[in-house]
Amino acid sequence: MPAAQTNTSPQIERIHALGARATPARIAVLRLLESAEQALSHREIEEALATGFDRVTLYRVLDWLVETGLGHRVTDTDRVFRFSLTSPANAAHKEHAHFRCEGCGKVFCLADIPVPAPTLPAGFSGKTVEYCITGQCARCDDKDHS
Amino acid sequence: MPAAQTNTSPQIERIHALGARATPARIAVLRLLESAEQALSHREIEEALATGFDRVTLYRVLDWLVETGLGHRVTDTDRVFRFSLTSPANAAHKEHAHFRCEGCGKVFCLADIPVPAPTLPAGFSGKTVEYCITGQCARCDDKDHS
DNA sequence: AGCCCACGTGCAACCAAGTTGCAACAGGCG
DNA sequence: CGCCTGTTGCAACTTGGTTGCACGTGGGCT
Repeated sequence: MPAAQTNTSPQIERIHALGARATPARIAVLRLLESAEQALSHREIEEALATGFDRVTLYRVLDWLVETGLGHRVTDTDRVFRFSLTSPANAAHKEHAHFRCEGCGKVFCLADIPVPAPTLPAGFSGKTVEYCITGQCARCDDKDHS
Repeated sequence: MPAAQTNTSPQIERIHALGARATPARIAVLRLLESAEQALSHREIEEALATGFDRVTLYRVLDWLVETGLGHRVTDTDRVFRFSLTSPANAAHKEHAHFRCEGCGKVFCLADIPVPAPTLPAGFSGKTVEYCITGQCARCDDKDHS
């Protein structure tokens, strides 16, 4: 018979692989972000996980995600940080574009669109590139046409 | 002999052309941003204009700049808004890339680098594009090599 | 030149997102 | 099974930005 499988899940393994502790908060956030198709803000995560984790704990889990390279942080135009996981399949995190919808406020990761590499002035060395398009997403655009 | 020319300056004319009042705060901000070669944050503006304008007044002047189309607001990765003028020469504001230096924290407008137009998924309609590179600017890069 | 009033300003209080310090707690290795 | 160290929860704080309201003034009108 299958034993209680709480002590082994893909999330826990992933956390252990980093030599970190698999705590409820980390597992929950990881699980949530894996199933999210857009970058989530701290607020959104807090609401989705109505499990009573402390605000600060979530902030720290999210910081930890970014530190370990598991996650990725973008600053939204409305002054909030949004978090998403680096694609779980390929460890090498390829930079990708983001699309922010003015209608529903959601932020989509446009994995298909490669971020164009910039040619910088002499002396400047680039490290990371943010490429964010703002407009209407398919659903909201559709709604407007009705 | 030239009379006191306080009652007519390029800034004042520009403000009047919009049907707005030419107040000291607006003139000062406009003048400052015109001479700035990078996007400035509210804080930077406040410090540059040690003239004792109220925090709120500056926020409102900046909002007004954006509203009237005179200015342009970008959200920096450190959660602060930065403001720059839409190029005074050509009314049509051409989108341009930004470069944020991790060393000195300054944000440069890379007018030379055209923002690559993205190809969006079906149904998505883009409006504005933000393209921001983070790294080391020429000066800070130089300092590192010493 | 002076008047008037809508548009701007200053102040104070407020808000939301994020950070810090510290004591209590609990994964997971021995 | 117990300990040690990495996490958590709480509370207080910081920073950047916003709001409401009374007062002040730019500038068109006379």
